[in-house]
Amino acid sequence: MTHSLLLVDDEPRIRRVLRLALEDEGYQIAEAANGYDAMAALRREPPDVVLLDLMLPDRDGFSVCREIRRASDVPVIMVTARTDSHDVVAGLEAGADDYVTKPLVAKELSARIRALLRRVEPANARQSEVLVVGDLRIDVLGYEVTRGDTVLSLTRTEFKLLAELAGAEGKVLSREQLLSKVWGYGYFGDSRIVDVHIRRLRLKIEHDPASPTHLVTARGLGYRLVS
Amino acid sequence: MTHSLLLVDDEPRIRRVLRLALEDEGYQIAEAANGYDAMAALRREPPDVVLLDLMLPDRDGFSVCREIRRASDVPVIMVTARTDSHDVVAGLEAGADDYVTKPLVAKELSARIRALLRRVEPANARQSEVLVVGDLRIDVLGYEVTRGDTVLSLTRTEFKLLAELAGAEGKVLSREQLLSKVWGYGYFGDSRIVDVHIRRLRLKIEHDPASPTHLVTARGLGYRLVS
DNA sequence: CGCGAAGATGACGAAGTCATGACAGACGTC
DNA sequence: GACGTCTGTCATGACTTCGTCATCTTCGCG
Repeated sequence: MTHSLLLVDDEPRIRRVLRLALEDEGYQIAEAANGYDAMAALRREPPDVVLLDLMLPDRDGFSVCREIRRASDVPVIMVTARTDSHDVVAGLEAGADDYVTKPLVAKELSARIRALLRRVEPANARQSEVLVVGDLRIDVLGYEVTRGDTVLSLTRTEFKLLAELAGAEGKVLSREQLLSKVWGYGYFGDSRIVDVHIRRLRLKIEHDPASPTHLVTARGLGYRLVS
Repeated sequence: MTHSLLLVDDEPRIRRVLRLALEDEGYQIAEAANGYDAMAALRREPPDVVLLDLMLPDRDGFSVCREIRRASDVPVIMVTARTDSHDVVAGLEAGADDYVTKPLVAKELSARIRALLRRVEPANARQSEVLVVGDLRIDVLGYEVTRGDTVLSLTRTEFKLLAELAGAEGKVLSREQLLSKVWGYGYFGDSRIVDVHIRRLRLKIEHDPASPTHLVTARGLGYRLVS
């Protein structure tokens, strides 16, 4: 399987070098020249790994990293010219997974990306299973939910919402968490949108949508899915 | 929570330096001087992270790493003097999660350990986050309190209050402590609000709310939760 | 016993929180 | 381009929860 990287660096020359080297290794590359574009690209098309330069024209790489972390678990590797140990610590504390310094060897960077993906992948692979909650079978890859042998036809949003809740195994997820997971963290609309889709979901999966037994409201907190 | 590290290096002096530095950071340290001992220690008492030197008296660090990987998913950080990029790649390909070179800065190593644990931990933490006090089961993530198989429906504030008291294991918590933990530091209202919520909580969790047996008043001090 | 201080209790209004149905625009399909 | 579906927004109303207050009870102590 081919992985996608998001390359964040303001130097077109560096981007080109890295792009060529990493494409050679079989990665798909997206680029961003500043922090703002990076966040936009991240929302539009979440990559498997982010390579983040520390010095960006519009803002600090640390703060970009923290902003990424606030909404997402995507692996981040800091790629920078600053070799100072304090910067390494600051970068890792900001939520980065690794910190490598330029000038860098493409093979090494690639090996570090692989090591990181090896560690992260299993967590994502868990999502490719079939989740079972109560009498619902949720086939994440097949985008299909069945009860007994009737197939429930959910829309894309409803399905993602259900899958996220099912993946959390009874944990309460806040509207904000659901927004960022289902809608992407670039979404700035009303968080009440979650309520509406919860309702639509209830109409399809609850026996009595008026008094839900599976898709339960945690007042003041969010929602959770229980058996 | 405190984490345990396994330090594998043949140089007693280096082990001592690392041990001191890492104990300072709050880690529990076990040591091994060669590959054989390392595997034995690993089986006997699996650590949270392995720090592995490349040059060991009995065998190559790469092969030790591969053997570790065959048996376990424990995070491995290669700590070595060999800075050559080929070694880095070889180390990571052998299954290591990170590769740092001596001489190293303790703070940086510690930050890398933390970054790695941050990535690995969630998978292990999937297990229960459940407090038990007497006959009450408090599911912290699910925001649910059960007695036997009846679910007690607590409000958000009641739940937080109960969770704080339960987390303190029978210790008395003052109104001020509870205010800051449950209501947040920004709250400047009357501390009597605690009384009121304690009462509401008692109505829900005590068998006889008029003479509480679990949620006990410590007159002049605060409240505590006992089994 | 009698006192004062601390806590318990019940009531209330205000604010917060959700469920629900309707609607219009976006989107995709044919 | 017409149709139906999906999506996000909104207004409404019911219901919860919260913080405050006034009053009553209990406790500890002289």
